[in-house]
Amino acid sequence: MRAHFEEGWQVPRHAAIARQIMLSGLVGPRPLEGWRMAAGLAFVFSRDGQRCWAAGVVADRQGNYVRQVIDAAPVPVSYTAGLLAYAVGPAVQQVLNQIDEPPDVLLCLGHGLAHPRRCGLACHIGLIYDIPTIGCAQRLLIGEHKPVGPDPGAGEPVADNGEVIGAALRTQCGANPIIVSIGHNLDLSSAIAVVLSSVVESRWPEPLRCARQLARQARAGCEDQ
DNA sequence: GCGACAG
DNA sequence: ATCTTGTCGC
Repeated sequence: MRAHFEEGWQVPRHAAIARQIMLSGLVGPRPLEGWRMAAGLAFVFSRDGQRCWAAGVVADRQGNYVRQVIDAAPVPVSYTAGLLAYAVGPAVQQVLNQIDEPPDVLLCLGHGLAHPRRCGLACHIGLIYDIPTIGCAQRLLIGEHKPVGPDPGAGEPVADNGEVIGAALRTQCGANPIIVSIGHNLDLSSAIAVVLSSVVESRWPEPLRCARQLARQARAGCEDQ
């Protein structure tokens, strides 16, 4: 599967878009059987957007962290909506390459299938490493959904032109829903189950919240951003 | 005026 | 940390 990424992340916009369209056909939804280790992957940008800090954490089902990796890399292609993967790709890969034992499922910041070309960051990562991935985003990039009920666990499908591409999921009382979509190698109901079982007291699944915090700390430790 | 299109 | 309002840009 890595064959499709040999050109790396620094490719022209049209090439990245073409690659996303091709990759979207490779995304495999399927039930996730039992899982033990869940990981979170998050990142932050420098103020000028030219550098990216990424962090990955692996946790067992009880929430004990067994691995933490933080790294930084230049941004090869400045972020634009729809091409997040190409901005964070190098930093993210540096992090994931240091995690020897792949987790059973990876929660990624950003979208998976809920993407204009059905190929968000979580899909890229799932395909590269051939692991189940879930996209968790703060807000919609494409599609729409009905209002979500107030209780934690309530959700509504996110649809684009009648196609269900994800779910808006209430994870906490009083917090806006997060947008969950599959990345690769699992189905939407499995993804929702993993997210809900990983939420403790934040709007975000715990590994994701932890990873984002680490990435922000790493950025804060650098004098010039 | 109207929308802000993932981070 | 999140939400909401305001502001900026198109």
